[in-house]
Amino acid sequence: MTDSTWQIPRIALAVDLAVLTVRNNALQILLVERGVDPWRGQRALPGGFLANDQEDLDAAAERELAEETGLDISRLYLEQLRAYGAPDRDPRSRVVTVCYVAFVPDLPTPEAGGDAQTAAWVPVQAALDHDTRLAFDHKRIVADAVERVRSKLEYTTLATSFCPPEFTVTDLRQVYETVWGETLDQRNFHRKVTGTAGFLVATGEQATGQGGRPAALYRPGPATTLHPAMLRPTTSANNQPRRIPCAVDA
Amino acid sequence: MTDSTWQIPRIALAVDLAVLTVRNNALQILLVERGVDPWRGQRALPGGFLANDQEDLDAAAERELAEETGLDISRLYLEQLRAYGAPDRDPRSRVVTVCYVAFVPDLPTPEAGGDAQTAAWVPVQAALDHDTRLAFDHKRIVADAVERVRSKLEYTTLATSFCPPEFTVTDLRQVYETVWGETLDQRNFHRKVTGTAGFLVATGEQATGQGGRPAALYRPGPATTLHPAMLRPTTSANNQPRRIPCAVDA
DNA sequence: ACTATTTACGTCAACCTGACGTAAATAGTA
DNA sequence: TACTATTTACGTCAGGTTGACGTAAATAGT
Repeated sequence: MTDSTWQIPRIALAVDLAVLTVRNNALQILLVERGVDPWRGQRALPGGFLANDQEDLDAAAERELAEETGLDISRLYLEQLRAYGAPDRDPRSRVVTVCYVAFVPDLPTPEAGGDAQTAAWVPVQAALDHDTRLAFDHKRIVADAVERVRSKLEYTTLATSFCPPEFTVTDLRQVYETVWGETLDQRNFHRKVTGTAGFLVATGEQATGQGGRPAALYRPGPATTLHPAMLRPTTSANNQPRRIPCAVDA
Repeated sequence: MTDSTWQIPRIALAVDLAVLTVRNNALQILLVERGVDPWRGQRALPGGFLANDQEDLDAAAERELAEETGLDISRLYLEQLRAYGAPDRDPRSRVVTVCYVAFVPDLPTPEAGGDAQTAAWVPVQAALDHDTRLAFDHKRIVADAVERVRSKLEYTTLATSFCPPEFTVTDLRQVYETVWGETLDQRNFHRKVTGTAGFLVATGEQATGQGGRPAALYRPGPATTLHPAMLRPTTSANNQPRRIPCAVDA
């Protein structure tokens, strides 16, 4: 296969971000409006090419996050989602993108980025709507990111990443309900999260109530994984009867 | 940040494979011996650069798998693991690699690849041993792949990917025991897998016994996910008390 | 036949979950 | 002050799942 004239192909590498938050009772994702072709004027995930050929991927993700969103880097969770490399995903030239997912609390309107385009929170339901168009293959990436966060809430404590530093059990439950799009029984949820060692640490303080019994305030505990997991109620999305002999995930 | 002279950096993109199987009562991974510098003579994951600047990532993974291992492409599971892009992971130049994990049954010795180096199955325990040296950051990739397969067995039916087309409950249990490195109670395992709808489909045939009651033969069923999951017994690896404020997974 | 071995199925207590009842503690209002 | 609506915290109970372990069924070897 390698004849003497073959050279290693060099391609453009981008880093894109799926920044998720819970705002106004909805799971929202940060999208920017593209100022240049292709897809000028269309919404896209924040991101960009490596700054130079020595930049680390994780560092590039953090840089883009700071540049394009101006979000506080300290109060967030960031992990790699996966790489997307279909040959025709960018009409200009071959671009492979390494995507990251970030979970951020509902901060006081980060909105406009320090870079170029205007950033805006968009409910994922709207972003994934059949009529909505996103640049490149970003719609599929959004779908993957949403599925990632939904399953992460099942077996990790990362729901606290969407909460303020101190929060009530009801705050946490609303994060779960919003991300999953399901209503949960308050009593069973309370029993589960307060009964899981290391999930929550009571501050001793109480939330200033809006009427009703005051709620205890908690901070995130040391646990990162849930045992046993907290499973979504109607797991209709799972148990898919599809079978993939040779998978190369679709 | 983007001055007028800035150009999109173009980097070399590799695709590496973590091909896992269960052989001789051990989880083994396919490694090749490098014939060229850097790391000449050291063991490494099979893989290589994109064939051209238009090759799809998944297609490249399948091509490398066929080229370097000669494995039957049909009876396997292949999914992307993640991208690795530390700036110094290749001393020659910047190389970002997109890694894939493959689960293959214990085939009759695929061994030598059609390409260059000699391929060999290596128990992951040996590959991850402190004294073992692997090329590049491949040791870390192997560790990630092993953790991926271990957790995949918990909530999917992919253990059947390691089995021959028809297998017994004991075959399947030995896959779990080997991958997890734990012994499981035969009776509880039998109850669990036969009681999970869609996991196994009885062929009606019986295994030709080596003494002892003959075992029923099964084929993989239509289910892909397990509900509820089959959790590892000693979940010591989980519940790690480590806490990552800003994670960018380590 | 008899034994060792392996598979298949059963029992039981402990635990977890889902469904739902209820008391405790507040804000608002008469 | 008393009453009500609201919200949080805690309890009950049946059903399902798991872990530990007992036992019968079906084979190969002696």
